[in-house]
Amino acid sequence: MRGRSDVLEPAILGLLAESPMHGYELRKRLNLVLGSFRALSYGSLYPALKALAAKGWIVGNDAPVERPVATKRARIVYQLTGEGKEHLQQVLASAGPSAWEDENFDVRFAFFGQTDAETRLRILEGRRTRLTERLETIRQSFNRTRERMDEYTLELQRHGLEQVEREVRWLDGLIDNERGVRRARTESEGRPALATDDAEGSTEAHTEKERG
Amino acid sequence: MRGRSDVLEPAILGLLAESPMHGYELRKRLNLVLGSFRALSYGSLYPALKALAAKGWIVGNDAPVERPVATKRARIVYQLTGEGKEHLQQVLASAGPSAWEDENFDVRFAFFGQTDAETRLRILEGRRTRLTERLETIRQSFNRTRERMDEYTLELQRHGLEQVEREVRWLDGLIDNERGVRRARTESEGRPALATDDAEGSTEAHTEKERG
DNA sequence: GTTAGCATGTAAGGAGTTACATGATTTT
DNA sequence: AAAATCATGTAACTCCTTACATGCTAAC
Repeated sequence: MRGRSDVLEPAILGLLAESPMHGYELRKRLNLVLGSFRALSYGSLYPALKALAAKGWIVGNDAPVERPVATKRARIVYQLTGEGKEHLQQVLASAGPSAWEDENFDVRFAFFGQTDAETRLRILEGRRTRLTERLETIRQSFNRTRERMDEYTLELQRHGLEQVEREVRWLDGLIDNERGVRRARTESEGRPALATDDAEGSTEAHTEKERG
Repeated sequence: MRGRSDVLEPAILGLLAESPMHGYELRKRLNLVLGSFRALSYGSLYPALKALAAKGWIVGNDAPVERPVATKRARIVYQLTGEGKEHLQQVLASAGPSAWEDENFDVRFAFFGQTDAETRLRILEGRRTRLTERLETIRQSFNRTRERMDEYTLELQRHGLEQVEREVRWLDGLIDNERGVRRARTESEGRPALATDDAEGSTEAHTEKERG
């Protein structure tokens, strides 16, 4: 049991729920949704699509799909089936540990738009707990071994610690936001969501540099 | 060709170069040196140790090693052979792309104490180039697709971008430091290294010095 | 006397990659 | 006409994990 992460399956289903696509296009979108911008290989993608089709969650080419210019090559456009949609909703509604593990969290977060508010909050809180536990572990081993470590190992540790701390603060902002939205909804039917301020942390950070 | 990362082998050799150890102890240390604090399983470690022994780079139990209390169980203490040391030095002296890829960089950095200054600088610069390339890719796809993306996917992207930007700034600090040390050495026989400015970090201290 | 931690290992399998293979279409 | 990009796929392999298996020692 515990088939483990299988981060590809929900990622594909989630993207196809937004709109039908063929494999090549899917791949580019997947890189944005999967963790840390890794380039997924076709050797993983196409077999995964076949497996999903075999399970009856997606079908290829059933819908013609308007072709703006001359149809290039074969191009199998996939879309969700009824069962596929049902399965995806079930996956997106689950808020167990697997949802906030490293490998899965990014994908789950990317599809928060298709996830209900309660589940979103539980996943964010689960993730936060997970990271603070890790923080404790790191801090302990840090304090236990700092004397014996050389400067570079120490710096690596310090930097890792800082990254996790920052991640926790990011989650805090998101959690505040989710709670704010829920409260606003309950109280007075209000407000879209997210990134009203810029969730602290970044200040003048992102963008800028070049750009005119 | 291209056997790929094999991040475990250099990590084990690097740690054993610092001091002989048995597997169980090695595992705990490995978690600090390998990327992102993942817990390495014994199912990977022990076969890896056997493979290294088969290659003649390490040997088990040749040195008695003082036992403070009653010797628990078997406990095979491994240490580097002459060939192992030679091989490790060769690995640590290489500054090719594999040294600054995601999977390998942390390990290489952790053993910078056993790496010469020139190689350190080349690896840091290679890593920096790699990350700024990635930054470009992310920014482009970000700008191309931001209209069509929902708020959560957008936030995930923004957060990822920010993380990479921060990583680049961290590298800038390290590179400055390396250059500073080299200049100091050449000029006047000097100075330990690293973390002259902020260093400690932990709770929200750190950051924003705005260098030129 | 049983639970927790130390210590070492093996077998099976999962999730992905690389390298190979093919071919159409657009751009230079 | 060549090169780049679009588009799909397969086979072999790699690295690592999980689950299983063993047994010793310390503490409760």
